[in-house]
Amino acid sequence: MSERVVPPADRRRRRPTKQGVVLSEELIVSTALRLIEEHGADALSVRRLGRALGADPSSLYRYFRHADDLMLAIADELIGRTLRLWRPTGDWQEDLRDLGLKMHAGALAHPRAAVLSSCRVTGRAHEIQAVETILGVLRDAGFPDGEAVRIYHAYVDQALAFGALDSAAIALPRAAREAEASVWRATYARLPADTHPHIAGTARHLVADMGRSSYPAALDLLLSAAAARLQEIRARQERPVPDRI
Amino acid sequence: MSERVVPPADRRRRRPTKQGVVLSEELIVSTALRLIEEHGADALSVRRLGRALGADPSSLYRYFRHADDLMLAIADELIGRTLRLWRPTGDWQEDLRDLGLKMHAGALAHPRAAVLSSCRVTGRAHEIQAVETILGVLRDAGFPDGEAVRIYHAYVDQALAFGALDSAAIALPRAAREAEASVWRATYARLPADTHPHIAGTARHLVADMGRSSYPAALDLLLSAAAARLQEIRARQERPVPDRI
DNA sequence: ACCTTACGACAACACCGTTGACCTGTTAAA
DNA sequence: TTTAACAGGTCAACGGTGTTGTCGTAAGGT
Repeated sequence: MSERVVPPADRRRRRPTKQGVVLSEELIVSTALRLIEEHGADALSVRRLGRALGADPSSLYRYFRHADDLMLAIADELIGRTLRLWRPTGDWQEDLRDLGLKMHAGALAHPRAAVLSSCRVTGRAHEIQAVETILGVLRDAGFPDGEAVRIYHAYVDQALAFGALDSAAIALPRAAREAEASVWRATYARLPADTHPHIAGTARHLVADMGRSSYPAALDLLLSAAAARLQEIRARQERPVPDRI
Repeated sequence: MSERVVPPADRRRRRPTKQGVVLSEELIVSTALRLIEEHGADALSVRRLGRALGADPSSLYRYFRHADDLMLAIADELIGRTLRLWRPTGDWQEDLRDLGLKMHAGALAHPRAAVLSSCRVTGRAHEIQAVETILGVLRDAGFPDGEAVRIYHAYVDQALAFGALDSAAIALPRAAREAEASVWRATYARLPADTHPHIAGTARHLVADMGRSSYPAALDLLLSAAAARLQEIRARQERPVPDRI
């Protein structure tokens, strides 16, 4: 097969497709995103994408080695869009809070894409930039390297994981989503106190809370734990090894 | 087609399959679980399952309306198994840590089921039992109702979200998974210090840390933040009434 | 002994990702 | 200006997937 995908430098990209479209990596990615937004994540297939582009499905293999490559390109595009919106202030906790909420919001804005890109490491430009930025915020705040990486990892994965989780909930068929919401009212809130005392005792809070995303709460918990850890570290640096034989 | 799936009450389940197996909902679910465990997540397809059972694939549609239904049945079975493994000790933080890790491990053992079930509220017996149990742990620890629900929600969603995230990573085709691992070594660890100082400065930690799941770390952060919150609450309760043991 | 019907088997459908072969127009070099 | 190389399009085919309409048959209930 020699090599199907030609490195971008050697591209000449001349002949338009049979329906007159001139393909390019960018056009393919953006069309894929549009397709996902309009018809859901499972509407994205090589064949459908080809049809949407007015090209033969096999043409896409001139640009991506396989469908997975395409997914990574889509994921990276989303990271870039989110990062471009973010404006850091210098307060590490506030900045990470803001970025986390923006990533989460970005995922919710593209529910279908978020679900399939959440678990991938792309190693592409935008992702690298994001890693560098977040690590910088943590190290500048004073976290030692090992701790910074540990917290970075938990922070990013939590944002991705909740993004995917809440996206999946949003992407459910409308009927299913309403059914879920009513389960808390109709089933949980009506359990008798003698068999389920804790549910019955907190029913009011459950109905109010379970309809919303818990990401903001989880994010705050994570950041406050990190802040506590940072204070510990600073204290130890100032008063090195108090009493230890 | 009238209705393909017959309600369990009306089942007669007599004729064995051509290869002599007598099908049942339980047999199908357990065989599916075995198949996942033995040959990986992508080994589970209706056709393969049929082959493993010695039955025609279409026969399975007498028991489940579609493949999703089967996944949910598997997921429900998993909730039950996880709860049955858990042995609370009375130390709320340790108990929630243990349960969280067990839920996460359960999800990883059955990636496809975890992905599908993570965002759904079933309102079924096992789920209700889990809600009641976790809320009980938090209230007994001393969290007021509103706080208990807030933390319960973040805790459960975190377990589900990370379970789904890490499951999705595991469910990737083998080649893609290995590619991901090597990205940290081959791409990130080789970025020059002048353009990416923070990545270069922590490369050693990144390579070591990013290959693992960050759920244990994220769980610990959440629980320690909750513990800090609880101390605050207790302190506030004790101050208005100074002498109180 | 007879209906009824649960349920297994079969064949077919529409889709999927992917590949090898072929062809064609552009482009860089001679 | 001619020409050879080749990027990049199309086509056909392979083996996989979930799902359904149809039919036959054996096991119940009466």
